[in-house]
Amino acid sequence: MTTNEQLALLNRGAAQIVPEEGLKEKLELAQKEGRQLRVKLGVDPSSSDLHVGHAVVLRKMRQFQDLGHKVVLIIGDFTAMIGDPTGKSKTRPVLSLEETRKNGETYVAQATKILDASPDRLEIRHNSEWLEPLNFAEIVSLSAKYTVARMMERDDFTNRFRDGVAISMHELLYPLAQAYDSVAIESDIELGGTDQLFNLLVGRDIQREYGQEPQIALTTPLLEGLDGVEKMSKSLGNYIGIAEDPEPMFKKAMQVPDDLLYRYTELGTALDLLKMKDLIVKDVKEAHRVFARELVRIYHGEEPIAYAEERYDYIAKGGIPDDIPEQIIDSSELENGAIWICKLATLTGLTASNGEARRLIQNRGLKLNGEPVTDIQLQLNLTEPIVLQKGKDSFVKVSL
RNA sequence: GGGUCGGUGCCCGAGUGGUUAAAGGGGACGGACUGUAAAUCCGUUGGCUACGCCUACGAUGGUUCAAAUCCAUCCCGGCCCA
Repeated sequence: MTTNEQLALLNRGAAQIVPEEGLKEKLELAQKEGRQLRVKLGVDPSSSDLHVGHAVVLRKMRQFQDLGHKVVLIIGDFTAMIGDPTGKSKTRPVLSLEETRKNGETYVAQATKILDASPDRLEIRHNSEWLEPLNFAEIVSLSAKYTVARMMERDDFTNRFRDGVAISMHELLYPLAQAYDSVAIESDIELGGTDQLFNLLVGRDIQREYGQEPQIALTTPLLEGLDGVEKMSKSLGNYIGIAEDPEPMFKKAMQVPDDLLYRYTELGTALDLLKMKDLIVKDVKEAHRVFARELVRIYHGEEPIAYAEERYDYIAKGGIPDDIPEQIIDSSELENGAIWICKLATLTGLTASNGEARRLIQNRGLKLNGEPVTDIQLQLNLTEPIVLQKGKDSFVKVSL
């Protein structure tokens, strides 16, 4: 593959490449010297489950691997204790080194569904390795290489400062720590979401300060979540996890807002985009199915697709799924051989309180064996297993 | 260290002695509609088998018949001064 072809590939789905020309130079240099480029991705192990949004950048990393380069995955176990201030309107809670370690392991396990895990192509490092041993003098010297004014160029800091929201000193250290990672592993290219551009660029400056050739920054777009508004994130609950089972994955894929279907296809799959564009215009529902099948294929393979789709259709028609979580109720919960419906709903975790269950019934949102419950006082004896349902897709099977 | 302003429910934000479980918005959860999409409309949104009781407006104490609202101390944050 010529460097121009490589460039075209890498450019697809990339948001920004800074500096534009630099990537080509790096690629040519690597080819000429016959060496691998070191492609860095910093991972924030503040949560562990990966979703389709993370997959965007990971897929891009995979492309570099397929071109023969080496991906250096940095588990930010140390930086997670600082907490990336990017896009935050307030200071983040601090995590312990232990928590971040554990999350990091899960991360790697999931990331290698996308990345090539062979040792020649993947290097995994933890940044506590070099950040923890730094002493105060070294931190001072690192901090001296960047100015407050430049740090404050960031929108999030500017906004917080202007709005009078607290900015702790350690947060200013975050970009520096991340930049120092680039120095430590001598990265040629660093990838990240578009929100990471600032951090990636600080890396360039700091590498230069340490006498290294600055890395190229390549950003990928942030994928919006299922709500179509916020970026995909676990804490907002608007995500499709890459480790999710085929059925929920298929279902969520079908729930991607129409407006975002093209974008999900572009960033999350390798499907033909022209065909997809066409299909969206002609038959959006079918387009959703094509996307959903492909997503399941990517993470689970061919085999479970048909079943996932079948189940989806069955439940869409109001069917009760057969793999719903089952709960055993202790007979000590019964009074005079029966239990109050609201109490039962709360006991199973379907509702948070009896009051919520009560309201749910008033709004006709609670079903018993597929039929709406109308009597708030309903008592059940549970001699037979029953299925409780909240709304359209929360089910629980209950028995004694 | 001094001065000053502020901390309200999931979030934002009204409220400055009783009529406040706390306006309004957002979000969330139900329902109607539909394609388990979007938009729209309706309902709900502290707990308790409940026209009542309990818990709640940074924390703790206090004033009062009565406090989110007043006072004291403390904690946290902003701004100004040093």
